[in-house]
Amino acid sequence: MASPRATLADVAQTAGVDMSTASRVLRGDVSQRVREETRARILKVAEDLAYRPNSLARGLRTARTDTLGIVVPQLDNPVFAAAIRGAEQAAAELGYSLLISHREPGTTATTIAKLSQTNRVDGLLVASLDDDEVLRSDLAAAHVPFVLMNRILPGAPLSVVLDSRAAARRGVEHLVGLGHRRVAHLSGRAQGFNAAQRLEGYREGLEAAGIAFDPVLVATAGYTAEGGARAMAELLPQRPTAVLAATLVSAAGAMSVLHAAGWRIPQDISVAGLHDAPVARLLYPSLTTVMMPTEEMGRVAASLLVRSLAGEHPDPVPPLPPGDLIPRASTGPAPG
Amino acid sequence: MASPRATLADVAQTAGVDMSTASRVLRGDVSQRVREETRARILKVAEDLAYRPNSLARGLRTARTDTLGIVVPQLDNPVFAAAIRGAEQAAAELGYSLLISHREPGTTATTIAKLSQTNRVDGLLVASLDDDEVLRSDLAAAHVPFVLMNRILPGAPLSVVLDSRAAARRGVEHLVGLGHRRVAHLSGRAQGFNAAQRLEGYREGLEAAGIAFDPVLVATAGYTAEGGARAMAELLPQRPTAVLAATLVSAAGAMSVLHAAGWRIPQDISVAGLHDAPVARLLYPSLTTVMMPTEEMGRVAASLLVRSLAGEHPDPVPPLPPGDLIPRASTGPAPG
DNA sequence: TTGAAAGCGATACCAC
DNA sequence: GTGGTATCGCTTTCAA
Repeated sequence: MASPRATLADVAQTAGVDMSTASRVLRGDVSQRVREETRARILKVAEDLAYRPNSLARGLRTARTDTLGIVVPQLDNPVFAAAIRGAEQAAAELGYSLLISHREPGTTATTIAKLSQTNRVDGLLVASLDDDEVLRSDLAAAHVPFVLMNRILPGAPLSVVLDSRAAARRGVEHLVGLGHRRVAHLSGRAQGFNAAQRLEGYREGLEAAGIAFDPVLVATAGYTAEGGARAMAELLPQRPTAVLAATLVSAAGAMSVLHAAGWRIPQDISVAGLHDAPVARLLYPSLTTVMMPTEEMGRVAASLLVRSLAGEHPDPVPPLPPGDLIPRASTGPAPG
Repeated sequence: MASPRATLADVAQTAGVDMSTASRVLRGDVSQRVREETRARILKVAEDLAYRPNSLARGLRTARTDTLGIVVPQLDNPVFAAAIRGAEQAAAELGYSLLISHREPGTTATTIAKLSQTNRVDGLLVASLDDDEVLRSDLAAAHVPFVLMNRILPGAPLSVVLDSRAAARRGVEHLVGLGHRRVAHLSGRAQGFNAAQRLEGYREGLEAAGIAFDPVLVATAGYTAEGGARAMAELLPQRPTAVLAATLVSAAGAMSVLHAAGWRIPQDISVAGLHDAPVARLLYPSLTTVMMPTEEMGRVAASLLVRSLAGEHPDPVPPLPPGDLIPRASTGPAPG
């Protein structure tokens, strides 16, 4: 079945050299000189035998795997999918592979443990929606360096976050610029780091426009369509003319309620969401969004991790600023 | 930094036994008897030292990793995300871990090669949108057993597919049952296996209802919103009263064109799509879909792979039958 | 019931 | 420049 894979010993023997020489050549070791002719012969033989180093043996010997693990709570979430793409790209450029691990809620500790305690990865990129305490204890068991993505954790030195505050503010500015004064906000998880940031950005945006913050225009939607719908329904009596949702999904939930209630978008109410993803254009009407550098987040996190694996102690990176606001059909001038 | 991980030798020494004995106990080897007291002592020490076997060393010795690789073209695609969940679950139950790998178009061969040729995985689950020839040559380089998901490849014995034909037929039956006679179809890739199946199911559904198949009511949409929009625009002059899209995304694209053209859904035209995913409920109006057992596909593929790793030669599995049709707001009685 | 020892396939240090 | 060889941590005969 599986053709007997050629080993380094095979290559060495066929080329008539010692294993150590073959190893030097194939590894591209430049610190030691090898005669050109010998090198060529070894490379040729390796090629002929389709030699591939056994990464287990190499890892056992070198105590490194040149592999980073990335742990995300969900795969079919554009934010994490983008972060993975970015991380993969940066890792590849830095000579690392990326091992993706998808961690069902509850499998929490297990995944981190499996990856880090069994010598499969040199370090971890971690995205998590868990509470601080849970996450902290999970990470305590990680015996490799790690970088958090999309959140902070007091005490954890390395993390890469998006500037949600600035993004929310940008969204509000857009709405205010269209003449809206009664701007509602569908916020994220009550406790979440990003939710708090977005709420703050929302307030800032209002205040910069001289509009007083009014708590009755804020409702907690979480990160589901149902939550968005519930929160929007709750806010209808307040007669907002615009609403900024913390996510695309809660925006979609909100829009379904608005449709059902007979509110026209954007004639009666404008809707904007944070983060951009293909689904924004699938919604009806297509959703105005603020782009977030999620892929960049993955890239930065990966390079931070690689640097710390190299023994550096990188400075904390500031929150990544949001991208452009993409105006689509869901926002328009304030009515009246 | 990383606390010096305890090795088997440490455990053995601390427990005052030989490595081989410790190995037998910790591996749960039942073929050899170990005195109860000794076993307890070893387990206690291992616990105290937080011993974790080094999977590299073990894999090097046993020539197995108890890990399956899964290769998908995209992560933020509900179909593949679900397949991954299913595969992960089945793998776990069978004592295997799952390594997810996301393969950008172009990185094709590389990913399969990396995973399979470097002894990281015992076998591969492969989903691919590549052409037969490309995929075939990529797989030829895989030195491990593999199972294809969501497509067939002539010559590749093990693959798990969904019964797209039956699903399309079910969708058409729903529309016909609502009185529609001019039912259009937005098909997938011109060449694809699934696209052909769905087209066939569409024809079958029509013919079973005594409606003649009319090629002018079929347009190729591919798997993007733009494709769906283009195809729908093309079909508008044919005045269909219902349309079955091959995917959720093409359905969404179609709906945007219908909205723009002023066609009311479902009053003027009904829209249904194949596959079910949360996004179906985010669309406006919410989309009627036929559920597909994508998670089950992952489960079946994983267990098939494990069986073939065990030396079995599992029979080919028939296409997995579709789930229920979920009626939502996008379909209704035929107009007139 | 337990111990001793030979590798798995690579790397890296030290000779020559 | 090239070759020898100990070693990474574990599993697995074979003895005792």
